Amino acid sequence: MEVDGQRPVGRKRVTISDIALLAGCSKATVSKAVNHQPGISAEARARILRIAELSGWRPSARAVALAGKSRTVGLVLDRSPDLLAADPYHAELVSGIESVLARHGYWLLLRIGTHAGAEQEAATYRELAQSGRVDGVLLAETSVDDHRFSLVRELGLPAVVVSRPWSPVDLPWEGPQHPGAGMDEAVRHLVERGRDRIAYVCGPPSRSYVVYRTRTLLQAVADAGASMVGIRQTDASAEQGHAATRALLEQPRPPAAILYDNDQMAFAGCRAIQAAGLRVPEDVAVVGHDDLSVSRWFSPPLTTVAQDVFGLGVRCATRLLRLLGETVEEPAPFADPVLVVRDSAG
Amino acid sequence: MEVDGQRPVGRKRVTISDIALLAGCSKATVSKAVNHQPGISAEARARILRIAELSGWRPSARAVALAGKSRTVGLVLDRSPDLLAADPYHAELVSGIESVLARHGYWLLLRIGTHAGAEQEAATYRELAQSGRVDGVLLAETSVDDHRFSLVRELGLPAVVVSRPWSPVDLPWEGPQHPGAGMDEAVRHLVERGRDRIAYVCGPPSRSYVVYRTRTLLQAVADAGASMVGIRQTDASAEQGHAATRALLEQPRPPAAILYDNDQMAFAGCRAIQAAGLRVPEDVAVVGHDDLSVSRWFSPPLTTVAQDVFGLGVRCATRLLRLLGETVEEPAPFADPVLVVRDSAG
DNA sequence: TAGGGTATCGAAACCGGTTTCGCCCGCCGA
DNA sequence: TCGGCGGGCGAAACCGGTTTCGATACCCTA
Repeated sequence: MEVDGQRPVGRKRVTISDIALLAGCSKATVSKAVNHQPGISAEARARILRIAELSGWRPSARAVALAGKSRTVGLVLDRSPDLLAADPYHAELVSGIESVLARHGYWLLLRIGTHAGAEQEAATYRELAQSGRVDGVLLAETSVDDHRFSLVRELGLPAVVVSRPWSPVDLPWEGPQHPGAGMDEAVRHLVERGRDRIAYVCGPPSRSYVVYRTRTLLQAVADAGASMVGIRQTDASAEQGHAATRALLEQPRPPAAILYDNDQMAFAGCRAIQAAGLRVPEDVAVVGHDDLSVSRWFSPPLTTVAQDVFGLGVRCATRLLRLLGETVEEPAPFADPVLVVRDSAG
Repeated sequence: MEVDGQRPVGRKRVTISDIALLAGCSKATVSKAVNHQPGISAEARARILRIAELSGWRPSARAVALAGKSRTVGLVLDRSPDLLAADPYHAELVSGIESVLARHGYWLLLRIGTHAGAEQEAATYRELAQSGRVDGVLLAETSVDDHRFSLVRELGLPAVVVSRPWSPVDLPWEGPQHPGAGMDEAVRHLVERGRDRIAYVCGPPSRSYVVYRTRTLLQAVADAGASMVGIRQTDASAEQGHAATRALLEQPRPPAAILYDNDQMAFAGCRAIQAAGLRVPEDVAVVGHDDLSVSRWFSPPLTTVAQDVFGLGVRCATRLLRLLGETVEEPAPFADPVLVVRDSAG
């Protein structure tokens, strides 16, 4: 059956009307057929689907969006490009999200924030919602009392929070029950090896995860009978991790072990320790966080807290699609962060 | 002026008709006003814009898309999630692209490929084009004789190739004139330090960049009077970089210097070298590629070839927007890849 | 004063689907 | 035989913009 033929230059695109014409029925019937809706006979459905297939017709996502849902979800990452590049967290998260979206015919609309402040960020979400570009959004990297929580409610924008927010919020979230898990395990690991003076180089204190980890860490140190000799706040960059480490080493009571909020700060910390004439792990033990793929190749191979970020993305996307009315199979159960023991912590 | 008020639950969204009603004009006039088109008096324009502003109206992206352009561009990355996470290349590329798109009211539709073969990838592009989700696409990570080149032409999909394709193709591209640049510089650096037995651990030989670099490398080695003692092909993963390095060291004529196609393979290679009882750089010099942000913190700090990937994204996005009829300011001039000298190569 | 040109504006068609609602017809039971 | 019921289908409204094209009004010149 030659339906379309050579598609000469300037040929207009095939529309639902063409299919209706070919099938000898109405647009409404074609619509019902391709959307698997009731109110149409099995024979008609089969015939229409075959014709649609043969003619290579695909519904215009634009028209579908105007009449109904856009099948698009948004993700706004408001980090500076170099932090984004340094930290594979978001790449993995996006991969996990995408693996679910792709399976259900959804698409991801991504915005790398200009990092121009909360006003600008809010404007981005407004634009996303009010222009109807997306059906819902994922809120990543939340901070304590995140202004986006009230914003998405005001906008009526379906949203799922990535990782547990610090204070209870009227939005669904996905992530480990205990976002600080792995920190206590790390502390026990260190104390068992005689490291009783512990320091922590953390990320921005406004971040929910920093608060969770700090709380878990302090509790674990107290439980183990060790003592905290320093907590340094950074912007999560390697540079500030390096500086924080130097400061810790110059203290009157320097740490015997340092935990970092991500692996790249741990790398930089190791350099600072070595530059001070000390050895890792003999003089100072080092524990990272995230388990970058390069961490096992570092010298010494990095002991670090690993979490399943890909799986986190999968769960968040699943939750959002369900919120949007899709039926999505239950994803694999979720693992709490866990300590990966290598050489850098003895 | 109270236009919208408290926006009670269930309030329908503000549309162009509401604005027309408020302004006492027609939808057509409102449209002309907000799109800065001629055929409307300055007073009317100002009044309409003020009313639109006050009522918080934003044109529906869905309706705009149906009637015209979607102001969305697509990027399909067909890599496995762990490679994506390990390699910050794409995060930086996307950041660069986004920085341009955001400034011009465009959005990025991202698909992380399922890595399910060329058929599947082609289907993704077809869907993107035929459903009208995007106005154009960026083609990253091209291979020699990439099947997407003919595909986008067949689909009539505006496209820009990221980095120079290997063979001339009837599509615009952006990137350094000499994609292999930096490799010759690295070779000279090594030979000047007496390393005359050189090996190369490269990525998949189908990739354009691998072909460019290989050619440049071979030429540079010949010019410098050194000799190639091995070229090992990998999938660009650290694991295969590690294995390739071991194989090189076990050769009858082991290399005095190894160049890697990315930094994570260089890291893994260093571990393999040390595991063989050799030192970096005393026994074997190592040169990476890409200059990951962690590379300067590695032990020893990695000598590597750096390129401006963010700038590459900027240029490609600019080129695409221009192709789509936007007027975009000329981006900063483009730098060829350059060698960053640290400690790992003597 | 008549005629021609120009600037401003609006009615209506259009983009390509979805959805509502009513019609028609065949089948069934009374 | 007749009335009721329900499945299958289509006409038309609708989503919210853009664009075309004709109407009107105004100004200037001959």
